[in-house]
Amino acid sequence: MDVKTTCLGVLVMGNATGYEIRKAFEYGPFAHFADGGFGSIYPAIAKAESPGMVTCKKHKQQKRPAKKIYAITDMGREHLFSTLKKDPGEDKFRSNFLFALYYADALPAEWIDEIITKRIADYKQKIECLVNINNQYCDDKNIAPTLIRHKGIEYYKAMLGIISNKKDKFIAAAIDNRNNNIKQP
Amino acid sequence: MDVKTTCLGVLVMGNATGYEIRKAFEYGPFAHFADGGFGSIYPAIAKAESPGMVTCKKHKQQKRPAKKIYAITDMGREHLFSTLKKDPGEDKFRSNFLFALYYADALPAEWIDEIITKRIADYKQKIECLVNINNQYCDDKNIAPTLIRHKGIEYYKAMLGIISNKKDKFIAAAIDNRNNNIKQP
DNA sequence: GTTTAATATATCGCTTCGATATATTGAACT
DNA sequence: AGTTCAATATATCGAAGCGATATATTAAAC
Repeated sequence: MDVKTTCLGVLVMGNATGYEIRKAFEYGPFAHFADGGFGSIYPAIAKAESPGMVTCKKHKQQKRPAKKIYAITDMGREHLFSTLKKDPGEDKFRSNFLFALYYADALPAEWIDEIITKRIADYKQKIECLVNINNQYCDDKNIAPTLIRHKGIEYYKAMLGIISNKKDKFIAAAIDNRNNNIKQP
Repeated sequence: MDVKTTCLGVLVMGNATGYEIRKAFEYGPFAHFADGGFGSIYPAIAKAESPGMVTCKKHKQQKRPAKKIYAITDMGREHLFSTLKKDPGEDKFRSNFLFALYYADALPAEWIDEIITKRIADYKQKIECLVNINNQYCDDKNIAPTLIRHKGIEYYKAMLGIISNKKDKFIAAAIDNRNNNIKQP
């Protein structure tokens, strides 16, 4: 999905500045299926303004550049929903962590130990975080955010179980190779 | 991870042409954590050749451009493994399917039904595929591919359970909105 | 008093993606 | 026998996007 469309997806939920759109991609439900940095958001939202998909109100501030609050228009909504009516295609998953594990037998055992230990802590924290959201905000009406929350919890739990289970084997493979001095770079 | 490094990751497993590197990103274990199209592989591998990270042997063919078989060098291995010793960062997950579901109440109920039904069939097929690989090739020595396989199976099973469970609610939300004629684009 | 984090906007160059072009072989179908 | 289709194989180009960086202020934390 291009950044222009994901920005419209944020704006359909309410008016926002470029900075606030960015935050939506970094935290909250959007972070689980979309992204975009400043370097893509600002040009994308500017490109959406000229054909009238969004409007921009400048909100003056003292000693600071004017805050630009963007609002979606009917044309913007139309663009968003017609794009969503196209084939979504496959999901994409990218992981430098799994990429590194693939070569565990050529990397130092300490490093493998470190990244797996860190990852386990990360997943535990993320699960806790997603479980807590439930107790505070979620209700049955907002089905999509609930689905995304469930998906996150299930995914992190699965990964946690698998890497906890295989941790010792990966470290053993790395140590084993160090003793043999074959693939070591 | 940049394409040059992921290409080196494929070549460390054995010599390959650009076309074969592409196939590794599309099918097999690499597809679960890395990617790259022709448009990025060819320039990346060419850029890796000049400093000597890979060597290229031209294999002449009749009535066809010469096949270029790339092989990794010690320098290439060093580059790969030193890159893998850096912080892998967070995993990335992108999904136009979840993006569309987020606006289910503004999309036609038939469309929501269609994409969920398709996705359920897709996940079932992918699970079957990953389970079958086990029976044919996998052994306990190749820990990383096994981990990736397990991760895939667990992930698809989790998603399958969640979307099967929520399917009716999503369609109901879409139908509900059509009756109210509010958000309909 | 100083440092750090958060708010806020924006640009620039390098990388990467998607679409497209070209050409041949072999299998499958009619 | 002829045709179509999928796979093999290489490669380019423009559009899009990413990461790093720059600037500036406020408020909280130490």
